[in-house]
Order: sequence, then C-alpha cells, then structure tokens
Amino acid sequence: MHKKIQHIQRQGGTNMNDSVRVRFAPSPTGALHIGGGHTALFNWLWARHTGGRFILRIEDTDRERSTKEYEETIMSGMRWLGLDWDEGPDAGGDHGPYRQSERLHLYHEYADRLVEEGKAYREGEAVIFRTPQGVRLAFDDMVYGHIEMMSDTLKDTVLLKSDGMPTYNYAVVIDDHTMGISHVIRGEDHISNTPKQLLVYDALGWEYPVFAHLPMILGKDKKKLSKRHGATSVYEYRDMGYMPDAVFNFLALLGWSAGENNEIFSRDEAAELFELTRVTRRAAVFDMEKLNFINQEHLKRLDPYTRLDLVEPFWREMGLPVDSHSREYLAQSLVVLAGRGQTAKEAAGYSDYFLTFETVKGRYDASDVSEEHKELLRRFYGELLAVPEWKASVLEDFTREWSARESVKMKDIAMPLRMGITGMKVSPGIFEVAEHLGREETRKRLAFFGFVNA
RNA sequence: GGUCCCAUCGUCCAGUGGCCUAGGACACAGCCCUUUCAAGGCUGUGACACGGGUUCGAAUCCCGUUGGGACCGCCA
Repeated sequence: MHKKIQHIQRQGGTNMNDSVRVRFAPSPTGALHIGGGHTALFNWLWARHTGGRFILRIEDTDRERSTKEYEETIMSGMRWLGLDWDEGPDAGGDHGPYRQSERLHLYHEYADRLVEEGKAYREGEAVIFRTPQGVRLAFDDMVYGHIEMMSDTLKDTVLLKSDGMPTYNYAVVIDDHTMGISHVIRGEDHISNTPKQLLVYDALGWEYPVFAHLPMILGKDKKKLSKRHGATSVYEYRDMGYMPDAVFNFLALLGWSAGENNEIFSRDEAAELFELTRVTRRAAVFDMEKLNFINQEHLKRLDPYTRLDLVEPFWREMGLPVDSHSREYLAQSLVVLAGRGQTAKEAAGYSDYFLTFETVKGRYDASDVSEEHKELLRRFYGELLAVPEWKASVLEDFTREWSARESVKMKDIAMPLRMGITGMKVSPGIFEVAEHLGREETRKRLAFFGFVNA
C-alpha cells in the first residue's frame, strides 16, 4: 500500500525545476501554530530545494473567525521562522489576489459552470456538488504512496455557502489550479479530504497537482497537538528564549532526517538536503527535551555578540542594569558562561551576577560559613586579591599552591569564592568568573560577606 | 458506525530482502575531569506490536489480528 510510484519518485528527485509552485494556505483564525509552522516549513523546503516558488495564500472564507490581525500575526510568525515567500497578499505576484475573500468571482464563475453542466445544483442560496456514485478516486501521494477509495461513501458537498463564500474543499481546488500549484503539501489530516477535491478536479476537467501529505505532530500524550499541550504558537517559543533557527531545525526533524549524523543544521543546509520522498509517514510526538537540546546547540554556535542580542532582552526583563555595562563586557560574560543554558532565557538566569551584585546578596548570606572558616578565608583571599596579575590561570595556580602549602582543601576556599561572587553553587570555572568580574568587584563582594578585611 | 492512514528503543530518526547478534540523536543511568555543573569527555540500559504466509534468507514483501490516528460541517 505504501509503494511509491516510479514516475512520482523521479519527479521528486533533486533536479532543479523552476515550475515547482507550492503554497502554505493558513486561515487567519489564530496565531501561527506549531503544526502550521511545520507545514509551512516543509513547503518552503521543497520550494527552496527545487528552486521553485513558495506562495502564501490566506484562506479567510470564515467570516466569523478570520481577522486581519491574525493574518499579520501569521505572517510575522513565518518571518520569525525565516520562511520567506515569493508571492502573497503583501508580496504580490502574477497569480493574485492571494486572499480567498478577494477571489470570490472565480468561485462563482466555476460554480455557475458546474450548475449549468448539471454537476451541481442550487439549494437556497447555496450551491451543492452532486457526488457521482461508483467512481474510483485515486492519487499517488509522494509521501503516502497510492491511495484510493470509492466515491460511494461521499455525500453531496456544499461548494458555495449561503453567504456566498466557498467551502474549503471547493476553494482549495479552484485556487490550487488557477494559481498553478504543482505540489500540494499539507497535513495528513487532509488525506481523507483529497478524494472530495479529486471529484471537483474531475468535474472541471482539470489535472491533479502532485499531493504530498505530512505526518501529524502529536503532544506527549500522543493526541493531536492543542492548547492543552502548553505552548503551541511559534511566538511562545520566541518568548521563552528559543532561537528561530533551532525551532526550524527541530520542526524539520519531525518527519524527516538529513542523515544519521546530521541533526544540527541551518536552513540552507536543510533546503539543500531535503527530499519530499524521504518524508516519514508516522505521526511524530513533539519532544520539548529535544527542542531544548537543539536550541542549546544553536546557541553555542553563535558568536558572542549575536548571542548577546538574544540574551539581553531577558536580562532586561529580569530588571538587570544592562546599560551600565559595555557591549564588550556583556558579550565576554556569555563567553565565560560557555555553553551553559538551553535557552536564551535560561542563560540570562544563569548569568545575572555579571551584571549586578544585588541578586547575589538576595540569595546568599554567608550564614553557612563559620567564624573560624571566615578567619581562614580572610587570610587566603587577602593574598589572592593581591596577586600581581588578575588572570584566571594565575589565580588558579596561586590557589592550588596555597591550598597545598596550607593543607586546605581546594573546595573549602573555592566554594566560598563561588558563593560570594555569584551567590550560586553552580557556575562556570570560578577563576574565570573572578577574572571577568575584575579585582575590585571581586574584593567588594567578598568584603560584603566578611571574607576579606575591609 | 463508515472510509482512509499509521505501526523500529520512553521520544525523534536510519534501515527499501542478505552488510542487522538493528545504527544515530534526545532523554535516562553510571564513570571521568574537577573548585561546582548548568560546561567538557567516556560507557551503558533500551525497540523491529502479535500471528500467519512468500523466500535459501524478512524489521524490510503479502494476508490477518491488535493497537493508535484522521476525516465524515454552509470550519479550514
């Protein structure tokens, strides 16, 4: 049943084909969801891989729920993900208009024709398609292979609603055909709609486009992704500190693979390697842990200043004094932080002590250090703060020598240093942190806790 | 209920009849480094849903069972 037809496979090869035209056709009734982003992404990949065109079409025929604001939100969501389109409501193109509400004349024109030919009838204000019985409806899906069914279980379907608007299964056919769409790439939930659309293509005497359905994205409970599963709009991921490149990368991995040892890649790399015929058929579970990992990997690969651009908003959100430090200092803070933190937000939370001493005081009070221990610390830190060169390697060497000479455990003098300057029991190498903070700031912080003589 | 689709580690993928005592990644566990891990290095646990065929040989092909899912709107 899943055999892919040979000629389809050839069509799906790597040959550049500028006649490839694909579209993403969201209805502006909500923000861009993960599922929609996934579909848009695969269309984009196919267009970019083949050198074809990616078209954005707004399916705003639901007068009740469609809004211009949602249309804007969807477009900016796509821009955030880096999915640029070649034709669309804002971009123009010679197959417009790109909003269904502006293409009503087409739907009426063809509906009239179907009524005249007796293939549809009017009932009230609506136009209804007369479904022929005993017709074998078949198509070769580039992902799912050959699919067919008899028309007998299908009922007559509404083409034009009483309000004059077309229904989905009708408008999609008119638009895909008149816009010259070569490949219809959409979610698997549309497989059972396809035969109904085939009927319309047949009635109008039109060729079918190539169909390619994509596996669904499920929540952790293996149910269709919905609000119950937490964040579903792509914007929520941005606000949580995820990188668009990472969300893109993660989404591309749901139903496709670029090879066994190639899981972290850029948009361009994905576009180059993408193959529609290699898309998986099985529904995929959205795994936040994997997204976190992929995001962290992309974060690590960024140069410090770009990473700073991502982290900075979160520092501000936390109320930290970003503007009282230089860009160089802030970027270097992230270098010291190394790859720690899976999201920009997490990285921001891990590094607040570079920007202020206030948060440190808020979470540490040195009550875990005995007076006797403080005596020792005062003796040691006094010498440490006097090393000739304030450099991590020098500080570390000095500390090691001192601890060996005085028979003190490194832990006993390094941990209080960590707690005193970061307020955290986990941090990057503490001598690196001290170096970056600077001698005077380090002295100030240690003095606050009574670890050095003021 | 009808129609259609799906079925490899917990999760995402590789695998298209012999290179498979099934490979990679995430997660998990353990070990190492060590001043800490949230950074880095290493190792490990872990799956072909089940039953029949076809074949010298099946995770791969066929049939059935079971289990999931989608669609059956004047929503898209």
